[in-house]
Amino acid sequence: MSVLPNRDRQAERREATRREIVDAAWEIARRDGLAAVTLREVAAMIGMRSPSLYSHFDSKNAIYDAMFGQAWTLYLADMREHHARLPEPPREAVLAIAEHFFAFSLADAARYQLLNQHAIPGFTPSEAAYAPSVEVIGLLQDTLRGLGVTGTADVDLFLALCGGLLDRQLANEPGGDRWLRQLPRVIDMFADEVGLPGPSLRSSR
Amino acid sequence: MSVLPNRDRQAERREATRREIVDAAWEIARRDGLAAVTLREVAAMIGMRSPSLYSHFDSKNAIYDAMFGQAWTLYLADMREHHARLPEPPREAVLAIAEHFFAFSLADAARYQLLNQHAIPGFTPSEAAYAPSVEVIGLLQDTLRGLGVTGTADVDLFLALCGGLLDRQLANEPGGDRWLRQLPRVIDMFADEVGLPGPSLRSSR
DNA sequence: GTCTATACACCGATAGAC
DNA sequence: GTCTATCGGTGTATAGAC
Repeated sequence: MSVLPNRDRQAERREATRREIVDAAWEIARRDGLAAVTLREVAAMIGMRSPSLYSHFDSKNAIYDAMFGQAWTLYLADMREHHARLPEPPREAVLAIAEHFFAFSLADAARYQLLNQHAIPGFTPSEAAYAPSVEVIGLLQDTLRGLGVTGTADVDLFLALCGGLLDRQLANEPGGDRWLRQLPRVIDMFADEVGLPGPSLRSSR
Repeated sequence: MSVLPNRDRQAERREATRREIVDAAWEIARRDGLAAVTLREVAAMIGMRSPSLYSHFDSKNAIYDAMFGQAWTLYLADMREHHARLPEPPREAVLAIAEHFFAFSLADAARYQLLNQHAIPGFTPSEAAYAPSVEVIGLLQDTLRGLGVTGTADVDLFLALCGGLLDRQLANEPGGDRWLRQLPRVIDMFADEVGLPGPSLRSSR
């Protein structure tokens, strides 16, 4: 017999079903693309009918919203862990941050589209789902400041440089490295621009 | 009485109808976004029923395809004209090329999404529609080479830098200049990287 | 609360009459 | 070439069984 009151058991079951739904949606998104997710297939995948999903989510966009928040929360956790073991030289550390972001992004193209591009026509993330992504930016800002990168414009620039390479790599040559391999060069340009000390990254790679 | 045979008059009328369709689609895309284009509204806008559109285009994606080709053809023409009057110093010339691309892109966000992002889930441009965009890249490559930028990787980098700023500007703050105003700085970084002579662009702006 | 059955409005696309 | 009618698909709403 459980020591938990019924309320908690029900809430637990409810949360488990919500995650089943979100997991099924991710599976379809990874297999056939983000736009291929349909409520009927999500429901069928977990042995339900599509209207039943409305007991757990207000709309299809609410499912995208949960996926958005979940993925940014995951990246936030990954990032915290990764920032604890950055290389010492600032220039190397900035490259490591960028490479970590690249690895996370390239691991799941559908996820990158949801998080970093506006790939779903009618979808705008809610305040709650947006929160962890704001936290990611804040943490990035703090870490970069600690490395000697001050100023919002510099952080904007860093993200624009990374995104510029990532977008083109994933759009034109997913799985390749034509844009990817320019990352050390770009980080070097950035480090020179903002005045980070240290030798060139490209020479050693 | 026309001197043209009937065949040509019919072809002319047919082409006019095709352009009416494409123009209507652009109007909807500019007003409500690229994804908001529906065959029923396009047809209604020119006094037709939606199935009639299939006499002129094989599918909805074929309309997007025509829009894609038309817009790249327009940019190619703009570009040719603009390249005839570039400033003398290579660094200034590269900035002028980027600024021209920015102006074209910012003038129509829906057009930018169609041309430079993969905003329509099931749509891939045909060989024919893709051709003018290939020509644009070729012309850009030739012009940059004439300015001292050699190597495919350098052209890739130039486009990634421009796209990185443009994507974020249009996605996060359309109409603003938070990312836009970093263009001279970025072009300076690029010019330094590829070894273009001349004084910094930022100091003069 | 959770799920099903049914239905609605809209979409892109097709068939066939004129 | 354009029409009407219709098809299979979608997201979504609601009534009601359990």
